[in-house]
Amino acid sequence: MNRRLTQRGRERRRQLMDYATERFAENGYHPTSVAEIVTGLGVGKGVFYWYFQSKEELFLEILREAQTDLRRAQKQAITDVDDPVRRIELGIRATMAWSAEHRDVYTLTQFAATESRFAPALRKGADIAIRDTITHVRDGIERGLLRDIEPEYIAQAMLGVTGQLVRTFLHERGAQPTEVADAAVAFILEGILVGDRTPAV
Amino acid sequence: MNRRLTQRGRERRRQLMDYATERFAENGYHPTSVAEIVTGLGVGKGVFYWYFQSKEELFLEILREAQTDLRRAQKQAITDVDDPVRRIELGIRATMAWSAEHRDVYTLTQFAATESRFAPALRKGADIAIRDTITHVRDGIERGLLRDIEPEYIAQAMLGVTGQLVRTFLHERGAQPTEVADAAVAFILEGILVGDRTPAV
DNA sequence: GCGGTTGTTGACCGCTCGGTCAAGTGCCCC
DNA sequence: GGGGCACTTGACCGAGCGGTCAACAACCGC
Repeated sequence: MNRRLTQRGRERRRQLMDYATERFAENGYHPTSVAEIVTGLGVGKGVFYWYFQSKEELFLEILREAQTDLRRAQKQAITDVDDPVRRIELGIRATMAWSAEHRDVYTLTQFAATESRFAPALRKGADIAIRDTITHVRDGIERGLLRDIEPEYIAQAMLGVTGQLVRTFLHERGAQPTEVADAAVAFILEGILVGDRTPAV
Repeated sequence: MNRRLTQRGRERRRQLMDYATERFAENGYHPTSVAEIVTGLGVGKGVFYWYFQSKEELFLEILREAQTDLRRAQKQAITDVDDPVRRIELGIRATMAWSAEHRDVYTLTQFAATESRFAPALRKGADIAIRDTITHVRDGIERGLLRDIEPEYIAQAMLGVTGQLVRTFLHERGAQPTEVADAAVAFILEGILVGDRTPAV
């Protein structure tokens, strides 16, 4: 669907994506009908199909946009930082901040992961994020900053912690992103066992 | 739906739940029709509605059963163990083992979390699991075994790690539960930073 | 102010969905 | 062996779905 859009057209398209995101997140993808979206916006059904080939395509478009945007935020957060541990930390903080701002979209990615029709679209983005993280972890291990554990385990575990804390504390309870990020970083870096560390070097 | 069931009836009900679980996990809850379930089993549609009031009730029943079963497994794993750290570890291992055996059901709980109609049903079970874990964590802190961090952060973070590793390594790649559990436990207890610990006491 | 493109309308279509039910079958207990 | 309950059948229903389209409105560049 590559239509030439005027300013007005681009605005309408945005409006459709934003409202659909909200409805999908609130009510679920399948239970939300195209009719519900267009009547909620007070427009005819044809408008929807002027901008999107299908309901499914709209959903994929929302996913795509979300992934690019998050990745952009993460990249921006770690430019000019050399220390891999610090890069990991900043990546987590950026993710937290972004997730706090895009609650609905985040919910949709969770749903997408559970439906085989949408999962592949997510995978590509997630794989990239994981690969990035693995690079930092590997770097950290080589520099003797991180324990020598299979980097992918670490990367996935960090993703899991971040995601869970986002869901529970940011979205369900509306906690402060910085606060939650502090907790995530502390947990990830230090674990839960007591005992002072004797830093290497 | 509390019907008096004969042996035959109980078997049929099981069959319906098992097959539905498989289809829901494979194809998604909404895209799987009741017609698909009954024809897949080679029975008439009335059979379905003899055992379940609705498609939704069947789904909730699957969820309910899963939660009770997982909780049973967890409880059984930690009986007669006093050390809270060890209890946490065994709980994680039990979850891993259970999740490896119930791949499909696990997928469904993930979906249920994304739909507001089903989320409440999950919450009850999840809250109990969290509360249990918090108890162990608090115990561990009091005994000076664990760092003094807000217990709920810790509990949720552990849940996140476990869930993510289950999804990626157990379900997507078919890794060994014990191996994945080892990684999870190591990560959770020690974090990722290098440096020997000076154990308390 | 005209021509063409972009944007919009909403009745309509075919289809599938979840769910019902009157009729029948098999099985168990007395 | 028969009465009654557990179980099964599948045609059928109304509703709502995603998607189409002919007709029309608004806007823009010339």
